[in-house]
Amino acid sequence: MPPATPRERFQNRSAYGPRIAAPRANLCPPRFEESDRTMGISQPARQPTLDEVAALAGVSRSAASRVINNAPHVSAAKREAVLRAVAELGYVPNPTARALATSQVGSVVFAVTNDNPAAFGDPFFAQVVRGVSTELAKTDLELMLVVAPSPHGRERLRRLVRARRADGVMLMALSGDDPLAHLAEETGVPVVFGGRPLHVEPRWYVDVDNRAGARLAVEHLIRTGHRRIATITGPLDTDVATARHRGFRDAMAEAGLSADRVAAGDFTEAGGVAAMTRLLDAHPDLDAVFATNDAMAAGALRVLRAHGRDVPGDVGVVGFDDLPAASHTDPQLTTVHQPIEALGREMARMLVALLAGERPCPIILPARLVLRDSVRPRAVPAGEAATGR
Amino acid sequence: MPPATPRERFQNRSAYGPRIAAPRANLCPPRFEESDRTMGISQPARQPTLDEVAALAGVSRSAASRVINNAPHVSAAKREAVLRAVAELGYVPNPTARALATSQVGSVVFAVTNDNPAAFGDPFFAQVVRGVSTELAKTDLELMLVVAPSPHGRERLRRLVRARRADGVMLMALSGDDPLAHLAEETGVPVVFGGRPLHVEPRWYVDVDNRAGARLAVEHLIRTGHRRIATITGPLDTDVATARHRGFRDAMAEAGLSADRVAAGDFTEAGGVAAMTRLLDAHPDLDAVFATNDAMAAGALRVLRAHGRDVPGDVGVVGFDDLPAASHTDPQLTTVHQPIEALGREMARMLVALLAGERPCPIILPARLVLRDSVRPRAVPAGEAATGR
DNA sequence: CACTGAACTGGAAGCGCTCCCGGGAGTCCG
DNA sequence: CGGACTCCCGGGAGCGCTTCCAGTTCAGTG
Repeated sequence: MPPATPRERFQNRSAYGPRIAAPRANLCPPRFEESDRTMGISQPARQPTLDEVAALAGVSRSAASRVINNAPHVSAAKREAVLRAVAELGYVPNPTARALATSQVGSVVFAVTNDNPAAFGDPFFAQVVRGVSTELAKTDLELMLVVAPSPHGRERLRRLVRARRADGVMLMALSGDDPLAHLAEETGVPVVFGGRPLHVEPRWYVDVDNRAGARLAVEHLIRTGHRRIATITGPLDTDVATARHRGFRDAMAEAGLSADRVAAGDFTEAGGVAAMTRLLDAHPDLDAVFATNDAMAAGALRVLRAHGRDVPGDVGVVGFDDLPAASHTDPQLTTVHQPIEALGREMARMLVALLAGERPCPIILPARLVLRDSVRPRAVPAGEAATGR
Repeated sequence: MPPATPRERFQNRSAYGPRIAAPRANLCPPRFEESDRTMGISQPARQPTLDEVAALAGVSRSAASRVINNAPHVSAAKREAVLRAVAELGYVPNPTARALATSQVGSVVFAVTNDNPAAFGDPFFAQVVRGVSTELAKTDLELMLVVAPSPHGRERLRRLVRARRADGVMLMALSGDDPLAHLAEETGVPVVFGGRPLHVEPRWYVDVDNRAGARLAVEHLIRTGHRRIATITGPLDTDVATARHRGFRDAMAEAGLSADRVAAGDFTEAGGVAAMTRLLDAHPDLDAVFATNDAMAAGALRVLRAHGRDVPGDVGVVGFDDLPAASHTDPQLTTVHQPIEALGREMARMLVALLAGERPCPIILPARLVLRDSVRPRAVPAGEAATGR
């Protein structure tokens, strides 16, 4: 039995056991016109090395390295020669070798530990990643996306960063008790959070001002003459949900209104349906609903219509997130816009800064209200100004 | 001016120019209770090396390496000793060093070159990636997701694989003239396609049997008594769209029906709306529509309702894809199910096989019809059997 | 014209791991 | 009891790059 080759790692993790000699059964007749060489198989073409570049340019390897890295102390003539050699040979530096020498691998990971079924198909994450990715495109950093919903996946992620396959990590807020929360301390690798875990303030994070955003939403409802305002919360063991709920209470308290028309949801549309149903049941007099995300708002809209309540005529509805879907509801949803892509951008920028040895401050991004059709000014009870606070 | 450090690569790509010394302005007062060491900054903790493991276990580095890699020719006693040392030191092999020695980096890339705005938030891709990712979890391969919609992004992808930052590539079908189509020949890295580019048969691909799937859909319409069947095609410069259109014509021809109620769409809902509008205009007598994807089917549904045509009473509608959204339409959409996750799984398996030196065959996955509510059997013209082909 | 310092230059030592290879120990058989 | 295997084992040569350091060159000065 031949010694285990690294190739073998692809087949079965423990190299020993009955091994089937490759190539084996699932073998396709090669097409006559093509060779393995041209098809990305067998010995991949050997790339030229820095030594060869140096030799061709007639300089030392050190000098060649310096020009490749744009370092000083190289005469114009040699730089020129090296550049020519590079072009001629089609030289591409080997990132692995470079990583070994510098102990920096040149890539960062963005991890989604969400266990919702949409996984990373979630339009929210998609937008965050887009932000991350455009920001990273300005650097030489490569992005690895890791989706690690299961405990097994998390373990995999932890191993990945422990093994230093990434120079830094971006993590979307996890529940406060998630073991991953201490990745930074544990591995000594910079970690930037998107959002904050509940009860834990990470050293570096980018978050949206959920509390102020929620307040904006509710103040708008109040300003437009709504008084019996209900809210559908998210799962209150998350920071997002509590912050938004706090914003709701802030605004209600300041206006001297009762903040006890509350139903708990779970940030899903189905949860919104259930919560709205309970609200209508318990508080049939409500004249507005602040759903703390768009999905639940959509659910609420459906329930309200089913119960014959006109939106915005009878009941005003405000959501939160401003996902693309929000403008496809009927009526189009007035909602709080989160700068999601900016969130991603800032996370990436922060991580890059960290990697460059800086100590950036946590960032809290503002949210803003987007007026659409699910709220309409209504008659204000006598004795109050229509636009007063 | 100090020499360019690799760290500098994170800041500005060409190391020279006015450089701001880091740390700089955006500097946060450190919290008193924490040290840099614990926060993943400054010198990351030096990991133990194989040499140290070997020394502690009292064996040679070679022996230690063998037990790490599960290779033979190690006595049980030494294996035991090494394992103990590994545990004690918390040793984790350095993937970079390993990669340099084996010239295999241990990761593969899945690239989305789509330029649609949903980017990779697209639920279709999300499912493919999930399949890829579960399959890859069985190996030691890491997954890099690259979203490269712009020419610039493509260039980046090409550089990435030229520099051998990945051992293999998975590419979703691109338009036939995409320069990326020749990545395999160009770089000598194995490439597996998902779907096929138009007019080009890649050496290795996984595809869904779109033609047969489309045929299934149309045969179902015929079997249920529909005769004046229209179709909304995708952009006919893609293989998917042409294959599905061919399936439509196959079925129609076999049944001796006219296949000229055709409108071109673009696989978006808006496109479906436009196409359906045109169809109703040109062929007001149609009694069924085969929309070649679900998004367009949803658009068609809306238009039909707006024109007072009852679905399925007046017009039967069949879609293609069976995305989650398909069961949220009203009425729920009868559609052709694509095994999307399996597509991802098979792509990953194929790539792994390639990497292990095998030569797998291209795979074509079957599609199947999912019966829901948008088609209902209707009266069959006199002289024809209701269930006849 | 000797002298100083700054700008270059190339040799060489790693980075941490894999794997070839030759040697030693143990086993089996004639 | 010696030869021929078979198994183990450790030394050492890389993988391709960065970077320290000592040495060289060459203006510019007094």
